[in-house]
Amino acid sequence: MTEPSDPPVSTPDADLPPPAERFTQARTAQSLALLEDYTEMIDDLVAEHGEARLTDIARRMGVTHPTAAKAVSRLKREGLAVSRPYRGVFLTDAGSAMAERVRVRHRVVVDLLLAVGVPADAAEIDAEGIEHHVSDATLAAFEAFLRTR
Amino acid sequence: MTEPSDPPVSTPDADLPPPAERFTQARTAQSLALLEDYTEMIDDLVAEHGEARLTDIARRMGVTHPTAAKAVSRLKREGLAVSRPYRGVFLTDAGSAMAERVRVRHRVVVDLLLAVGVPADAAEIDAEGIEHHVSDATLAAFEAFLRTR
DNA sequence: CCTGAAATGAAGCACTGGCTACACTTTTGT
DNA sequence: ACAAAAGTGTAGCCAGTGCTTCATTTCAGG
Repeated sequence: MTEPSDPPVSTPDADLPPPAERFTQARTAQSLALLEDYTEMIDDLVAEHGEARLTDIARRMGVTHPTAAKAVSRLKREGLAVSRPYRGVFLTDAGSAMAERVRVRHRVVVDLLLAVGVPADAAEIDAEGIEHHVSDATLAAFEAFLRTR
Repeated sequence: MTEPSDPPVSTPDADLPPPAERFTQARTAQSLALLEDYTEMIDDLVAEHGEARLTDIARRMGVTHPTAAKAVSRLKREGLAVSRPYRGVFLTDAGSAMAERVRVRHRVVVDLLLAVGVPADAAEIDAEGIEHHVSDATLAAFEAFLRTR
């Protein structure tokens, strides 16, 4: 190859504080997002049809049924759901609690977006991605803001 | 491979267009998040030190250097960055443009969070995860809100 | 100049979350 | 009642993103 035409003028700079924590935290939040989405989805389906069937879950999540099955396996492993072979999926108490929290948070996020003037369709779509990164402190602030206006 | 004998071009989700689309969209956004973070990080480092060195990138992102190297590979594959062996990493025009967009969006998101009363530390942390899911429409609404308050 | 430390590269492992393909069970319709 | 359709389970593949370990290159100090 050619010559390093651009000699490193890098300032040695030893003490770079790692803002890394933020990224790490965002990554961790992401790993929870899937579980949250599935619990909410299952909760919805049970409310609508009395049970959550794998194909329904898959269709609503926009994935194939084996993918949904894998996710359900993980939910069961984490103690959030139960199911028997060839039977529907149901949430445990822990799963229901998570679903409820997710539902509340989702609504607050959507309302907040609407309150600051985001169009309804964009609010719905964006909220789906945003909600998983909203901490308790931020959620509380959102609720306070919505109350005082 | 499969054969043309089964061309089910028939819209798979004929009558039930479930909310799947927003999940799909959220997943897509997520796949871009890492690229966006790295381009912004590299842009920062180049601005500060004249070049972005792999170890610096890794430290700031909170990952090990091989992980950062893989990410840089992907950036290069996507035409966002360039680098030569044992040399620093630099952004292409496309990469710089992405970094700039990301930077602006990040600041707007943080400002919006602060404006609705989110504590500064939570705003910084949550923005890191949220920003990747803020669409253009939502970003525009945020800017408008910040202007008119 | 020359050697050793630091930086980079390369290879291999693990886990997640997609997918297809195929096997099996349950449900359904005649 | 039984065959077809639908639903579910299982296996295996791929890509992404993290890790450790080890080889190689660069750079800096003696």
